[in-house]
Parts: sequence; C-alpha cells; structure tokens
Amino acid sequence: MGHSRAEKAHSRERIISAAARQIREAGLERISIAELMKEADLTHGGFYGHFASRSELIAAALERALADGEGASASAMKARGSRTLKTILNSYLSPAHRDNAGAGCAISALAGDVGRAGPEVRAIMTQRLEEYFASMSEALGDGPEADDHAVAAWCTMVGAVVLSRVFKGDQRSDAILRQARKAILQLDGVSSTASG
Amino acid sequence: MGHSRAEKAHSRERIISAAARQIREAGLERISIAELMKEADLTHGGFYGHFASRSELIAAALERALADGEGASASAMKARGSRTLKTILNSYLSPAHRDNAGAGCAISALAGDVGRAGPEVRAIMTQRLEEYFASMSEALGDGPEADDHAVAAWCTMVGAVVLSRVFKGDQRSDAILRQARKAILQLDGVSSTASG
DNA sequence: TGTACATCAGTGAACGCGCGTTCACTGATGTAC
DNA sequence: TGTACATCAGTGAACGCGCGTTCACTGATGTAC
Repeated sequence: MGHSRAEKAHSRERIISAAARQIREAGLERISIAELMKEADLTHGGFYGHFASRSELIAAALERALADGEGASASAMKARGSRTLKTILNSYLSPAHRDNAGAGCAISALAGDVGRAGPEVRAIMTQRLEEYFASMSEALGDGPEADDHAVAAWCTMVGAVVLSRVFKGDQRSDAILRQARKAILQLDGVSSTASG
Repeated sequence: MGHSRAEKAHSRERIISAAARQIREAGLERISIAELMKEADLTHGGFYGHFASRSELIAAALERALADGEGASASAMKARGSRTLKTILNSYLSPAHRDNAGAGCAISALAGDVGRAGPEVRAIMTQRLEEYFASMSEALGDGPEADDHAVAAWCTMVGAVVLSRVFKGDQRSDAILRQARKAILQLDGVSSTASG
C-alpha cells in the first residue's frame, strides 16, 4: 500500500465522493465513519488524518453533492448554452433521477435534512440554490416574472422528486413527475405569452 | 402517581403526541426514547409497556403527525365546506407554518425522510397523500385537469415549505412562499378559464 | 549508487458515551369475600 | 364497610452494542550525504 503524499489527495477524494453519494442516499445523519471509510478502501482510524470531525466531513460532502449532482447539471445551461427548460425537466423529473438519489440533485435529496440543520450547513445549500435560481431564470421566457417563475419552478421540481420517491413503486410516482413537468411548462407558457 | 388502567391511555396519548411533534421538528431518525419519555413525563423504561419497539413508535407517530398537522387541515375543506384554495395557501405557505414544523404538515416536514424509509413507512404517508390530493382537486376549479393540477399544487407547496426552511432567516425565505402561492393561483386560473 | 534517517499516510486496538432494550421491583388501584 | 390479595403501569438499574474519536505503532516514500 503506497503512502506517498500525492496519494493522500486521492484518498481524500475517494472519501468525499463516497460521502457525497452516501448522504444523498441515506440522509445527512445516517452516515457512519466506519462504513464511509470502508467504501473508500481505508480503515476508520485514518479518517482523522483528513477531517477534524464528522461534522466537518458532512459539510464537505454536502458541498460536493451540490456541486456534482443533477441540480448543478440543471443549472449549467448557461455554460453549455444549449439547455432549454424542456431539457432540464426531462432529466430532472425523470424516473432515472428519482431512482438514483445517490448521484442526483442534492436539493431534492437533502433539503429536508438541511432545513433542520444549523446556519453553517444551511448556508452551504442556500448559496448554491441562489445560483440554481438564477440559471433557471435565464432558461425561462424572458418576461419580467422570470425570476419569480424560476423560484416556483424549483419548488415544484423539488417537491415532485421528493414526493415521487415517497410513492416509489406505485404508478402515482411517475404520474407526479409528469404532472409537475406539465405545470412548470404551463407556467412558463403563460409567462412568455402574457407579458411584454 | 396514579397507576389506574384508564390512565395508561392518557400516557400513551402523551407519548404519541410528543413523538408526532418531535419527528416533525427533528426528523424520523433523531427521535430518542429517553428524550421522548421525558417530554411525556415518564421514565424511559416504561416505553415498552406502550410500544414493542422504536420503529413501531415511529410508525404510530408518523400516522399521528399526518392526521393532525397542517396537511390534514389543508385537506379538510370538504368537511368544513368553506376552505377555498386561497385559504389553504394562506395558511400552508405562511411564515407561521414554516417556523413551526413541529405542529405543521408532516409531508413538508418528513417527505424527504420517508422517501428513504421502507415500504411500510412509505405506505403510511402515501395513503394520506392520496386523500390530500383528492381534497385539493375538489378545491381547484372543476376543469378536467383538476386532478393533475392538484398533484402539481402539492408538489409546489411541499417544495416551497421545504426550501423556505432552508432559507430560514433570509429574505429569500418569505419570497419563496409568495412566489409559490402566486404560481399555484396562476395555474388554477389557467385551468378554470382555459378548459370547459 | 548506496546507506541511514526522517516523514507521514494509514492501521487497528482501545476508550467513552449514548441509546435501545430488558427486567426485577414498587406501589397504587381495583376486586373478592 | 373492611381486609387480603391480584393486577399492572411505571420505575430505574443494568446490559450490549455501535459509533465517534484517540493514539501508539507500522512501513513505504523521499531525502541527506
């Protein structure tokens, strides 16, 4: 087993990405250091060479989850230039996203948990959400209500994924995703036609 | 301290309602039997005279939380005859509801946690949600899309309360509630005017 | 190029603590006569 | 009405376990000369 200093960064990377997946899969609280280090192919004692405490790890994992999940992808249309509202909804409100929380949007997976957490943890999520809101606003029709509609669209998207996961395995689960998609498109249509 | 059999029911009642509050406040997992029994004015050992296990308690507490929270209230317009969509939104999407999760809607408080739970726990919530959807459908304009809009409205409501709690203390928090409210009313307006 | 030493990422045993659960016991209530 | 007994809700000490955290140690890497 190599112990070079360069490899420490790779270990840390494995720990954080495993943690980012685990918190989205099982929630902010349920993560255990032993299990996490096992997934990172290390023993639990080594954890404290990388993080000062469990809560510091959770903050780092949340940041990572917000940066690499479906949420970040949904808000990345500016950079890629090609993501329309429909493209975003097709992927965000898909059964695939519902069924793979560990690789999906950290907002849908963790907003409930984060809402109960302390100000430091909440700030990590609110900063990203502001970016997501702004990007969504650009993806919407450019009426004066785009900002408002962007926030409402995010509410609907998050609520839909959360509720569709509660109904996992039930026909209702897919239906929720479809109806949320339709409502968001309708809202955008109204905005695009009804205003300047 | 009285030990009559009639009082046992009152003890159980105190335990369940304390638990229903605590899970909405802190999540399904974080509840501790010692703390719960303290709030019910009992010692922790007595717990097992009322419930077979912690998970049985959690199921009972979830059922109670769903039955007595803001969610049940929002879906009670049939019985009370007078709750319009605006009335529902005014209370559900209020800062008061956001700030008092322990007495509020169990869907907003717990849907994220329940989505990760086993089928038995999820079934408890889905049954109530079906009732909530049906009641909302009746509160909406009676076009053919009322059922779909009811589901979408619930997605937006839940997403809005969840996200507004993440932004607690920030101006954005109130704004989210307002924008969600506006979007739901707009959707209802579209449905009422655009269809038969 | 080779040898001795320093560094340090990772190991794994151990500790302390909290928590779910069990259980022998207490003492008030209610019943039998 | 009063006495003896049975019931049982609740008590609180104890147990076992998992988990976060600590720490002395290992052994591979890299450096000095």
